This record gives sequence, structure tokens and C-alpha cells, in this order.
Amino acid sequence: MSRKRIRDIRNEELIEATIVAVHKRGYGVVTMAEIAREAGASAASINYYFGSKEGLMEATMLHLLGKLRRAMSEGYATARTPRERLYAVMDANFADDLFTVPQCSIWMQFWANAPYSPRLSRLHRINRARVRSHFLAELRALLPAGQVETARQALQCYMDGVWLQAAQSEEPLEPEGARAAAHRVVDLVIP
Amino acid sequence: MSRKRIRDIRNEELIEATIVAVHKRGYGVVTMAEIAREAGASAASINYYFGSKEGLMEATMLHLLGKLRRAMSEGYATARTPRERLYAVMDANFADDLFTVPQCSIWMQFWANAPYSPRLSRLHRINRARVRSHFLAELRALLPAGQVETARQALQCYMDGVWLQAAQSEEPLEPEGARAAAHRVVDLVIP
DNA sequence: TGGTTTTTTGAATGGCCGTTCAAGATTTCA
DNA sequence: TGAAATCTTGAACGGCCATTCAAAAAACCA
Repeated sequence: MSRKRIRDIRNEELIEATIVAVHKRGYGVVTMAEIAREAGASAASINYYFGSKEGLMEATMLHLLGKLRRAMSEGYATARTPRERLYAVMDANFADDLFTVPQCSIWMQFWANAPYSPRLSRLHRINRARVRSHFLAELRALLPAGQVETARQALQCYMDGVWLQAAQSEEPLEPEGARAAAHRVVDLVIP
Repeated sequence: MSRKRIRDIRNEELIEATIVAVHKRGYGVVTMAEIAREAGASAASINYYFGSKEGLMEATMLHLLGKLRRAMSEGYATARTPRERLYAVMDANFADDLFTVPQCSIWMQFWANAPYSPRLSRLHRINRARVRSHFLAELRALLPAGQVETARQALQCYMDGVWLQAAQSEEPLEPEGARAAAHRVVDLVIP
């Protein structure tokens, strides 16, 4: 029991430290030593737990993707109509505990590096396909077939674009405002 | 005369090589030697012309931003109505000689690294503000004041999102299709 | 053509980083 | 409690890279 615990605690601590350190310095520049310092540990212990720098990055993204997936499932559980489910997808992406500058930063770094790392690009593909199919399922119930794909692209690209912009922000974000704006965009696309 | 020429020729060659090399390997990972090899030159000569790796990146982005600005000006010259000018902004962003995988890759790397480089973030701010004001000017003529900001965000984030997605593509892009899709999105937002 | 300026580069410099490993500290549990 | 398993880390290793510099090569011009 305890054997599992320590590993889990360290994993979480190191992943949190990774998010902060990568946000501060950038994926390509941050060093193992900096991440370790952020976590109050040593660079060697990161390799003990994650095997390599790339392994740590993969674990960090897995952590964030899981958070996103869970947030989306929760929203789906209470939404009753297709439109409410579209809102729910947006709300999950702009949830209070996801839509923060450090996490948007990480996402940005993730996107930028996915093309050069098979392990990251695999995660990227899976996540994107999942969001895409959620959108399509709801839009098909709301729009004539010919408009579904345009609307999906508009909404999905909008979400990515908002994150991209958020990663550049020098002030704390306003998740509530982002959700409200996203709802208005949904309403714009689905009159 | 010739003195100017050689410098200009090398600048252009090295910038083209930078686009290709960064696309292949990623900004954070690509080395001066790789860029030099792509250009058929030596790493030392890059420093002779650009002073440093950061200088080269700045010059490369300046080059791309210039291309975008010129494409946008040209489109504006022939557009007659606000809606046509919105199309023109989109068409410039998805122009044949801009909307290619290597160039979208560079843009992605640019976005990801802007927060960590004052020189890059300055360029980023300037460009974003310019696009923003173009959008606002046209949208104000087409929508009630209360809807302008939502529509602007929808369109601008859409553009960024499309580039973000394009940077991940493993096949050549279809600029014509992207422009058509962008027009449909404009029509969705401005009925 | 010959001297001057501009361009090019190979080699040297100085530094940094991810990973490994052995040894020590801590925790576990019989 | 004491041996075994787990965790932690300082130090060392091997490698790589941006930048500099002196000297050669090329271009220019009088």
C-alpha cells in the first residue's frame, strides 16, 4: 500500500513541478535540474521515476489529458440537449482548474513539440479525435449534414485558438468569461 | 551595389533554410550546423550575417510577417465591401505561398517561443494587434456593437486554430480549400 | 594587376545538459 | 529489531552546441 503511495505522491509532485517549470522557461529550454529544483528534488530522482525527460513530458501530458477527459465526462452527465452538450465540451476546456496560464503554456509546448516526438504526437492524435467526435455527434443533431463539418471546424479551431492566445497572456485568465464567450460562439454557429 | 546584393542573397538563402530546418527538427532542437547544412553554408557564416541564433529567428519571423502584411494589403486593395475585406484577411492568411506545412510549423514554433523571447514576443504583439484592428474595422460595419467582440474572437481564434492544426499535418495543405472553409466560417458569423 | 575590403570557414573555446551509477538514507515488514 | 526493499542524490561521464577568431578565399576597384 505504502509502496504504491510514495510513487504516486512523487509522480504528482514532479508533474506539478514540470507544469510550472515548463511554463516559466519553455519545453525546449527547461532543464532537468530546474524541474527538480521546482519540486525540491534532484534531477536523478526524476529519471528514477520517469526514465527520461521525454517520459516525464509524456506523463505530464497524460495527466492533463486525463483531467480534460474527466471534466468532459462530468459535463456530459448532466447535459440534456445537444446544445447543452456543446456547451459542456466548451465548459470542460475552459474549466477553472484547466484554463490557467501555466497549463495553457504547457499545452502550447505540447502542440509545438508533438510533430517531433512519436509519443507526444500519439497523445495529440487521440485527444483531437475524441474532441472531434464529440462535436460531430452533437452538431449532426442540430444542423443539416452539409453544414456540420464547417461548424465543427469553426468550433474546434476556436477552442485551440483561445488556448493559443491564453498561453501568451501575462495576467491570470478568466475561465468564467472564457466559458461565456464560448457559449456565445456556439450560439453564433448554431442559431 | 554588389556589396548590398550578396548580403541580401545570403539573408534570403539562410532564412529559407531556417524555415525548412526548423520545420524538420523544431526550434528548440535544431542546431546552427543543421541550418547551415540546409543552406550549403557554415554555422559561422550565419553568425556573420545575423549575429546569433536568436537574431536569425527574429529575421525569419520578420520575413514571414512581411509576407503576411503584403498579402493582406493586396487583398484590401481590390475588396469593395466590409464582407469582401473580411474574406481578404482570411485569403491572405491562407494564401498559396503562406499556408504551407513548413511555414505553419514555423509559426507554431514562433508562438510557442514568443513568451520566452522579448524580441519574438514584440513581433507577436504587433502582428496580432494589426490583424485584430482589421477585423474590428470591418465587423463594426456589419454587426451591432454588442456582437462585434464575440465575432472578432471567433474569427481570429479560428484562424490561429487552423494554423495550429496545419502545423501537425503530414500531407501538403490545400490553401484553396482552407480559403473556402474560412469564407464559410465568415458567412456563419455574419449571416 | 595589386592592394583593399568583404565574405567564408575550420578549429578552438567554454559551457551546459541528460543520464548513469554507486553509495548512503529511509521505509517496510516479518 | 534487523534484514530486505525502496528511495534519494552527489558526482562523474560523455556528448553536444553556440559563438569566436584568425586566417584564407573571393570580390571589388583603382
